[in-house]
Amino acid sequence: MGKQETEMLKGTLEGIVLAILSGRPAHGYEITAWLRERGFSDIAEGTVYALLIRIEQRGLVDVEKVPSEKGPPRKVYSLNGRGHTHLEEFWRTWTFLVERLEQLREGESRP
Amino acid sequence: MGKQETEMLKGTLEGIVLAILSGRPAHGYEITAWLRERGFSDIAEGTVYALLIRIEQRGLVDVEKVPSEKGPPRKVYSLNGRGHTHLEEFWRTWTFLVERLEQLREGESRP
DNA sequence: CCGGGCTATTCAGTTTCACTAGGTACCGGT
DNA sequence: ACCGGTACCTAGTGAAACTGAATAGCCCGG
Repeated sequence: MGKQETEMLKGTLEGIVLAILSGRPAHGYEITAWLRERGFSDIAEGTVYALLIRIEQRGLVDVEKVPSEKGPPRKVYSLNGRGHTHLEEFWRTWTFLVERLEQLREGESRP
Repeated sequence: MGKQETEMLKGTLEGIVLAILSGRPAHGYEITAWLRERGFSDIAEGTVYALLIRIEQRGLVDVEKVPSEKGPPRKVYSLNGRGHTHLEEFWRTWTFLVERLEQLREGESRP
């Protein structure tokens, strides 16, 4: 992945994962696979797990350990109330950024 | 500023500054003021100067020292060829991100 | 005439986040 | 018995932005 994209993901990846979890609960491996399918082709697995631990510690998600039929037990994450609030805040910030950038892209360079 | 915005700016702020400079040359203080006017209300001055030094070292901008009528001499930055290429690359990466996020925002909660 | 206020730049130290590059563990099929 | 797929975790690295200063030139008011 380009270094540029890597840097641009900072702060955004968290929002992306929260958005995924707002749709339905999911476990780490599943989220990683989902991201890969949608074009975030080489986000490292370690990155996703680290992020999940972070948002768990901040109390944005609830966790349930579910035995898996293949492999070790899954940690299934689901967005809780605080998480939803945080996600809304994320979208507001994101929208703000997109609007500013859109303005810049179009008309700028006023004297 | 929200911590969220701070993190989201990583990688983006550089593109923003390059986009500003693609319109016209500018010096650090001017860029900071411009950002503040446009709603990036409390980006630290130090951040902008550090960024300018970074893109100068990467050879994305040319620098000219211009005596100021008030205060110390200004370092006026202008985008060069490499800078323009880098900016185009930035817009491509940005567009990719925006499209992915837009999909996420709409198509929530697919089974 | 000198101190405060504006212009303008620089720097040291900290934090956050994603990446690299592994390792652990459990299961089924060959 | 081993390999490949599922599933999770960790230690160390690097990039970028922040905090909170310091430095420095110029002009104006008291």
